Amino acid sequence: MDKDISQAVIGRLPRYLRYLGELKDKNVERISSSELSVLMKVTASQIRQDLNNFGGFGQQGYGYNVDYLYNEISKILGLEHQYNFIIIGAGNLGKALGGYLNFEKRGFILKGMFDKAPELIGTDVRGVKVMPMEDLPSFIRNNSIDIAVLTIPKEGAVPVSKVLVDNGIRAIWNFAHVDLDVPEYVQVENVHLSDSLMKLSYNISSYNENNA
Amino acid sequence: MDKDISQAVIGRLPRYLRYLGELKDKNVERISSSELSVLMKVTASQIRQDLNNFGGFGQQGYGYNVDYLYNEISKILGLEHQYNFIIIGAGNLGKALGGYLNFEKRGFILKGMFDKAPELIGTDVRGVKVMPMEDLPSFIRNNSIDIAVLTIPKEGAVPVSKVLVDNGIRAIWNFAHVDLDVPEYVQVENVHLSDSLMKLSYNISSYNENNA
DNA sequence: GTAGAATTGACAATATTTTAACATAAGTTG
DNA sequence: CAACTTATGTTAAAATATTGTCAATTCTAC
Repeated sequence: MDKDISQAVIGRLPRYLRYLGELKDKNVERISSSELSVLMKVTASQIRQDLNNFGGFGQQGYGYNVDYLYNEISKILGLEHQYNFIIIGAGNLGKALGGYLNFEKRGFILKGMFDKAPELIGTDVRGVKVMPMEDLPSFIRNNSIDIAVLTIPKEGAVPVSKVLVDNGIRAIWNFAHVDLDVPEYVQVENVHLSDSLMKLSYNISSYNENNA
Repeated sequence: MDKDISQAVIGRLPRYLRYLGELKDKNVERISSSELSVLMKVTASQIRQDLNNFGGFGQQGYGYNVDYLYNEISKILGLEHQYNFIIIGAGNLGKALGGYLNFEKRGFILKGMFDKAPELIGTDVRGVKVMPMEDLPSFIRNNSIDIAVLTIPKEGAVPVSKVLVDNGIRAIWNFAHVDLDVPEYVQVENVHLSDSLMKLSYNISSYNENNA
């Protein structure tokens, strides 16, 4: 029944949510698409179009109720669910993500961390112990883990992703610099940091060339 | 003179570079757009179209020379330059980025780290010492810093970005969960990790709903 | 309660992006 | 070296995405 929403639209929803959250904090009760468009530096038309993919959240002559819209977007993004997640790779990046408290507020609960380095086993991040890789399969099966976060070097990522999928993982947040090859029913969100840095590099050089 | 290349195209270049690098490592000398399209799971047409934004790198009947194309894309991305960068925020995320050796291979040289927490001052990441925020302005001016990486909580990000820009920074890699407000001549690349996690959350719930 | 102002949701018009098609040039084979 | 194959670069077509417009509805003020 859901028509297919483009990833471009989905990609904008978290930003809407962020701005609406800020408005909530400032006790703003209502906002029109054109006011919001000024704040967010996008067109009012785009805001209305995006929101109307999911149904009419506003009211003519009034605009949008901030609280209501915030909650609706949260629901669309699936943030009313609770997700259990594990982190594979307990280096600085893994620890950073494990320590990020805002994820927990959104319903993402860190259940375990794994690493192959013996010296890391047993250390903990906010009370969550780092376990050896051998324990991974049984841990996933026994703790209803929804999401696996991959913060290991690219060499290990593909084999580890196979272990994850074989043991029932259906969503991977992939920070390894490689494309995973998983069945279509497994959702993968890639964060390729060096790609992002290269884009910045391009924009620096391109700006410099055009303004030399 | 450069016509304006869309950010969609730029965003794909690092991935091309990654696959070409792997082919180089395997001593593959030449590749056609259709072979590459199979590897990368995109259309051959898109590859040719993307590359032709920058000129003809291939040869009819032959395809593309892997080494040559790799170098050309590197140049386009500005990777033949060397960039000095600093990291503001020496928490786990800052340390993770500072410790990532591949950045150095690409010409991104970590020159300094900064934090406001007294207990972090003087600690070091790969020989680079963490300095107090007071030293930031003079350090930028005296060490030709090109890029500042912002890995601090959102509250501090906007004021710190003003200090950066006032002291000559022209590029910011922003991990703080807030939109910066900087002059147009300052390049900003945002990495909003929680946005990325929310996208994953959406795709999980959306898949579940459509396959219930 | 009525008139006027505000603002959505829907639709139409543009603009951009992606994919397909193909003429042309270069490589390859016997 | 001629015929055939390969594969680019380019142009055209199709698909998506974004922006603009406006009728219809609701709010607000008097």
